[in-house]
Amino acid sequence: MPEGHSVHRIARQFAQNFVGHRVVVSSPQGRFAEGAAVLDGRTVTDAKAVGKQMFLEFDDGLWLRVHLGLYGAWDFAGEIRSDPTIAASNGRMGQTNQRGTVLDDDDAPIHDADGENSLHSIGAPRRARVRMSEQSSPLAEIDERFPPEPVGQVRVRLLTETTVADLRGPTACEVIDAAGVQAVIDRLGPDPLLDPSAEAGERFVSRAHRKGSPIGLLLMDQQIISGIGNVYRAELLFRARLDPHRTGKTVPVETLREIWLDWTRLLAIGVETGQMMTMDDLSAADYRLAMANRSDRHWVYKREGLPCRVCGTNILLEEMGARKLYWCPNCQR
DNA sequence: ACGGCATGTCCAA
DNA sequence: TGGACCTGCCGTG
Repeated sequence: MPEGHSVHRIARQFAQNFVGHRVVVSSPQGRFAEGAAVLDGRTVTDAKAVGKQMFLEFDDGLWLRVHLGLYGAWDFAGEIRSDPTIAASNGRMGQTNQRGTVLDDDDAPIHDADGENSLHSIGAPRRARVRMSEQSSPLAEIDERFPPEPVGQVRVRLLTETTVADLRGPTACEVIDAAGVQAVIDRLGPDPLLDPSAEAGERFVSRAHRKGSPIGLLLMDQQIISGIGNVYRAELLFRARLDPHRTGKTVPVETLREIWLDWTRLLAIGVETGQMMTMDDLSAADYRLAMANRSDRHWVYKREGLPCRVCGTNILLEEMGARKLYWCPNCQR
């Protein structure tokens, strides 16, 4: 369920732990057997994210393009050097976790990040996979062998001497050349982390301002602006106090510029913390509370029927773009 | 055990 | 515009 921030974090993990390393590439599940054979034994030379797309470059200008879709996830294990620019994170990135040890996304309680069971301590031995279903001896639960057996439907496994990354459930996973990468990027709207310039912002503003469709749809349109998903859409609209039904044309360009700047801010927070914190103007105490508790992190997302945090009006839920849209009919108009 | 649901996207009608 | 698809979690029984 990754929006742009997760994908940038994943790209940084690859930059930190895979770029410059030769990799053994396999497809334990088999559905990427051909691609794996093409990439096997090559060295990873670059890793980058644009919106929700990630690109890994290998020798000879070959690129692996991955889009996680709704369910995709990367699992990292082994020795993992944390990116110095982001909060420590190993384990699963993308999907939420089921083991209580994952640091990336919203369902992960923040205290796990420094908890005794966390997987992230840099370079230290860490607990490998735990099979919850098997009643094996406590010893068997601590499996220090490397690499660990693939668990579940692993589409791609990338293995260095010390680190392994498993990909499951992606909506896209393919080998393309540099021109193919460029073609994908050309179709995407600006990503403020890739290009935070005013020019990039103006590209979003002019594209959106030309459209007769609702701003609630435009923010989800990856050709207009990239990286925003259903959570950030709802929250950005609330933060701008903007009615989701207003068409692009009728939204003042100053408001569109503010949305661009706000997305720049929220994306940076998301990449740093690994969580979709959209209430950033909080006291230190409230902020800590919000980080620890998912339900305290958002203004409107998943709060239908609850009183608006600002005006007390009931938050509404409706379908827009075949997705659930949450908004406050009083604040946003 | 089972069904609904999810932070996404594409395609056929 | 509705369904298909990718996978796993969480509530309900």
